[in-house]
Amino acid sequence: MIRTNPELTSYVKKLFVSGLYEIVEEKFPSKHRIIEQDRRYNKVYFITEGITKCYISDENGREFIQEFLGDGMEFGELEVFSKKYTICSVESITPLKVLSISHSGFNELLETDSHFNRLIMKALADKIRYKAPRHSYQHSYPIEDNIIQLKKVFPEFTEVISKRDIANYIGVTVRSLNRALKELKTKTDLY
Amino acid sequence: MIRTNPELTSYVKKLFVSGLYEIVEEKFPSKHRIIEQDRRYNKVYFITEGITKCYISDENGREFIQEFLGDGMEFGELEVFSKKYTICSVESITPLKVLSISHSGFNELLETDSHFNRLIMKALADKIRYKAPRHSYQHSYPIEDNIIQLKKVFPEFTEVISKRDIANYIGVTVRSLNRALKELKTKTDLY
DNA sequence: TTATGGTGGGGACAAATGTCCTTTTTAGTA
DNA sequence: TACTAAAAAGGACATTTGTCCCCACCATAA
Repeated sequence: MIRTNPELTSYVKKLFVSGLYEIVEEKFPSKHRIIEQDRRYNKVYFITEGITKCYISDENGREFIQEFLGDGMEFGELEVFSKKYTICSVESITPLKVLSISHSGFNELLETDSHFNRLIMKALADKIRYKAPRHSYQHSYPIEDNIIQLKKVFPEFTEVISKRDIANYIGVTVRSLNRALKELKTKTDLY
Repeated sequence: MIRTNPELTSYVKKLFVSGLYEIVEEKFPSKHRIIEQDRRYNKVYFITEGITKCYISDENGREFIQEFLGDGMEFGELEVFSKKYTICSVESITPLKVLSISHSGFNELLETDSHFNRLIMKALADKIRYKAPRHSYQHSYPIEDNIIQLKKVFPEFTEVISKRDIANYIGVTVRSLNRALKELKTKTDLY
């Protein structure tokens, strides 16, 4: 549920401490919107500590959470390749530490550092791999099954992430989420 | 709705005719399953003619269509980066022509041809960009709105693609799709 | 202390969608 | 031509989910 990329985080940290590139460390408090949908930015971020939510919001104010990003996950990179507006907002859920690098610095690394190039390529591929089954599962199964799935991969999710965010992640209303949670509890209480 | 990538198709064709790489042209009839979910393959494919559907199927036989792939779209590439099983099946909807290349050949190109590298990177980024709003839209809006959206980008979709595939693409049953289509017609007939 | 706003929880009803089944249409083939 | 299988369309009913409320709890600011 909260995605991570240990290999990437350790490599980018190494690049950072080498001092050879213009990589900057930044900190944000929780609930801070680091990038906002439909804008342009000139930086790519790598999370080194904390959790963010990456979400799309529509004209009616509804949010749909794409992913929860944890250690080693990057954001802002898609806009390097297709020079368009951002499609997601990214907001910190906990206090956050990131390493950031400009588009030009990012491009330079991609061209000169083949290991870095490979790691980014793999990170992109993993984002695709991960999204596909998740959305298909959410479409095909009732809310309850989705919660069971979540509990499997991340048992303490209710403590870290608000109900609203969980609902927006599964793609249902908070009401429906509560209903499903209650159902689940009465079912498990039987045993 | 049917994704394409003209830049990539023209570049891969150029590589093919140059004869410098082990790129092979293959043809398939319609309804042929070119790759199957949960298997291993050793090739990357680029579509040069025709349309395929890329879908996930679950244990109950339900299909969820991820994308319709047209000219220039690649598949089988994700497994180069994370050496795991395929997550999708890909099946031709029309007669199909592809150019295929082995994983090792693909890797070699990525390392030696920086233009190719960039095109693949962008193709991956675009797949992510494209998926995000689509799934969020489908979750948040009723079927009818989804159909209206489809008509906008691809007015003749009902002629090319079967009802079942369209339903599996939107993530609803055929019954619901028909209901929505009928509603839409009676509404537009009023004017 | 008293407001106040955010979050969690849930009742009652409405709307959307799924399930199951039947009929019609179409395309292909013996 | 007639037969068959698959696709398209839709009726009737069940289930799921959403919408619109209200209430309780808790932190915090006035």
